[in-house]
Amino acid sequence: MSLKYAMLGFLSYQPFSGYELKATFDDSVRHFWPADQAQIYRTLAELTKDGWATMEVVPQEDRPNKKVYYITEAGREALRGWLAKPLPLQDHRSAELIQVFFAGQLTDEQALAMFERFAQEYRAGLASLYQIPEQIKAYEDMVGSSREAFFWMLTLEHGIHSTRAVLEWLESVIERLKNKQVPQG
Amino acid sequence: MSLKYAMLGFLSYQPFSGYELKATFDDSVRHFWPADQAQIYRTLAELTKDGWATMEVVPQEDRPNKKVYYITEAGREALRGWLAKPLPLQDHRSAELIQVFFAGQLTDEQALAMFERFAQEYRAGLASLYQIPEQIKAYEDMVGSSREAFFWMLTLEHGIHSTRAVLEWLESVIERLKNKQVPQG
DNA sequence: TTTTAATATATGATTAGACATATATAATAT
DNA sequence: ATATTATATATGTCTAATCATATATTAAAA
Repeated sequence: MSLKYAMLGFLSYQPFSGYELKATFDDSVRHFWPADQAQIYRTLAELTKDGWATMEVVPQEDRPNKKVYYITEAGREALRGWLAKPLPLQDHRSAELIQVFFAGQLTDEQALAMFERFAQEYRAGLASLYQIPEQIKAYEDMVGSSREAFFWMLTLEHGIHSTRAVLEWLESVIERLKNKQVPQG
Repeated sequence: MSLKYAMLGFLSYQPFSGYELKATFDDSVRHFWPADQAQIYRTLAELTKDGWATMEVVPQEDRPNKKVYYITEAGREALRGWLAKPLPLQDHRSAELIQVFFAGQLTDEQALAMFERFAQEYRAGLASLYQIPEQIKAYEDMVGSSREAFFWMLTLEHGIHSTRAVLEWLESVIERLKNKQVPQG
């Protein structure tokens, strides 16, 4: 239930409607925690039921009314507790690596195409990470905490470092394929 | 449904029972695709229903009988098709990075403890990756293909490279925390 | 003027995966 | 003798997440 705590995290900065939360996820943590719109609304209902948030309907003239959610003191405690607590060991799944694992069944040409596709995707991913600092600056002004912004930047650093590492690996694989250094039998 | 294709991949090497497949997953692709025992048995049933595998009961004297699954020609085609086909863009979730993103709410001491925990886990993960080449050698003898083994090794390289990159990042974060280089407000 | 886009919330259905548990056989260890 | 471990398969239940779709309002664009 990390989504619950991620949502509490944002609500600890300021109140949000579901629609605003979705947009906020999309331009901050999307690269390591994409959030589904339907799930956000359902989880807001859960947070309210848990007593971790309260809801207020805000009438708007120029737009449809919205439901704004406020974190409660119990919510803040739950968040702090979760942040300080060790996570159960997570495991990551990668369908790409399954394709790599069995790529011996492809021709060298097909394998090369596969790795070049991956490299292209990772380069695009890296490029999109480079856009994030601007968004962080905007949120920093909003939240007014350079400490918070520091840790946001760390998640970006993580993304850049690990993406670069994967890209270097991909490029070395591509090299080996091009140089016919891959066993045929 | 990557699990289905991963299972087809192993079945393309040789027939397996569900129990044997589970063991094989555990010492080959576990680090990027952990497989649940129950799911393996259910997916074997699906593969059979799809016409991608057939089943034969093998009586054993010294052990309980087993159901051995054989890939069909249709299964091989499905596997080759999937391997050559671009995957829909995958997204990775990381609860750890959610904790990092909101770690500004912790004290420096708590944050330091968190990052040192992560570093410990990644070091342990790296150590376990170093054990894999032996297993790969064993399977290489079984499958008798240095080409297959080459691609298995690539997934290991990937794990080592990206884990090292994350570890370097973690160590730089730990440094900054120890040197009081993290903004307080 | 009609359509499209943005804002806003909600529900129904499905799936992949996780977790618990049940059952059974045979070998081994205490 | 008894308990544990390894081998072997199976089912029930739950949850997180996905996908499709529905509804409604207002502004902007065609």
